Amino acid sequence: MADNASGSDSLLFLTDEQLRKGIEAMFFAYRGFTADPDRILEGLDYGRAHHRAIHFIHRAPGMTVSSLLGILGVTKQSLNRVLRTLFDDGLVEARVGKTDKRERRLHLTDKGAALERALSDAQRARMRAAYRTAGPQAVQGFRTVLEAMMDPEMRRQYQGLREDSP
Amino acid sequence: MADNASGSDSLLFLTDEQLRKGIEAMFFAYRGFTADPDRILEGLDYGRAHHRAIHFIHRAPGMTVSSLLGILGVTKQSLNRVLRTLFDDGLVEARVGKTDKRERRLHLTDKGAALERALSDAQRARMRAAYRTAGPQAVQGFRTVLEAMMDPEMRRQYQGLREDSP
DNA sequence: TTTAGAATGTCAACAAGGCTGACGTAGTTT
DNA sequence: AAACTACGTCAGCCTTGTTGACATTCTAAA
Repeated sequence: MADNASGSDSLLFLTDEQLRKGIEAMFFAYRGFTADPDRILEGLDYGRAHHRAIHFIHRAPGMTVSSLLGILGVTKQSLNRVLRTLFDDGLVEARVGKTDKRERRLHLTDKGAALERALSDAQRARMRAAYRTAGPQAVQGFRTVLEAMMDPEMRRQYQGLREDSP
Repeated sequence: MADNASGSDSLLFLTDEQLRKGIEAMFFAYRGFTADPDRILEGLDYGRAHHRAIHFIHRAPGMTVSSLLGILGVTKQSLNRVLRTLFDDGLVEARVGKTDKRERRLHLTDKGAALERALSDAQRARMRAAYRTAGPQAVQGFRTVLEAMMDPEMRRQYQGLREDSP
């Protein structure tokens, strides 16, 4: 209720023109969002798919293959191609589940953790700059809108990720 | 300066943890963002690349091939493959430039405009729902952060698009 | 007026990363 | 013992990106 420029109280922010601006903002911003990690990955034989796998394994160590599948929303064949190269290159290791031996619990090796750090440092640097420029209140709004834009299942993934019990 | 919950004035919003949340929010939200148009496109022989071309041609009718290339950030060979199918299917037409006859000015046909409408209706519906849920102030912040996240050139594209002079 | 350069199209070949379908092997559960 | 689950894998296909080379047409500059 504080910022009143351009009709905050009215419904003017729901016009097609405003929505289009939001749509294009998502498009252009996502490019920036992926640009820095992409630059690191290129030449290393890895792509965005590897980045995503590494990110979420780092995020929730001990995660099983099938929960990773659920988060990434791809087929097991597709994920497997990625995971295989990560195993072969010694970035990720799979430990047989303790209670259920069919499960593969995924962990980053030191080498994998190093790459993860390089990638997320780059990505966070941009994020941090954007956050700092925009300020805390804008960041709050940013997160709120993004969350509202997710599919319900994805929102659960987003909110509910926690370290998988080993 | 109004909203003070959870340390707006401090720098707590710049912690790695907060940044990671932002990063994952972008990831999951982008999935939702593209989900609805993707559903429409699937089965129609078209993909996201066609959607993007159609979107920007609609946005700035009379746009040349090279400015579209600049916006999309792909190679001409890649764009051409997409444009060719759009020409062949009668969704887009190219008119020879008036002053410079080398240029192809791109326009949607009625058929193309109809598909554009279907796609953007779907995408806007989700956007509108998210905006409405989040409220005008959040939307303001959303746009601010996204803009700060773009590469400078992309920010220019984002801000500077206008109807190309015929 | 030639000539260089720009805007566009196109052929070919390749790679990443999606997908489906089918099948195999452990290990768990009933 | 039988059925189900978690995972891996082979094969083949699609979209969409890439590079490199070359042709055409038009514009602009020397």
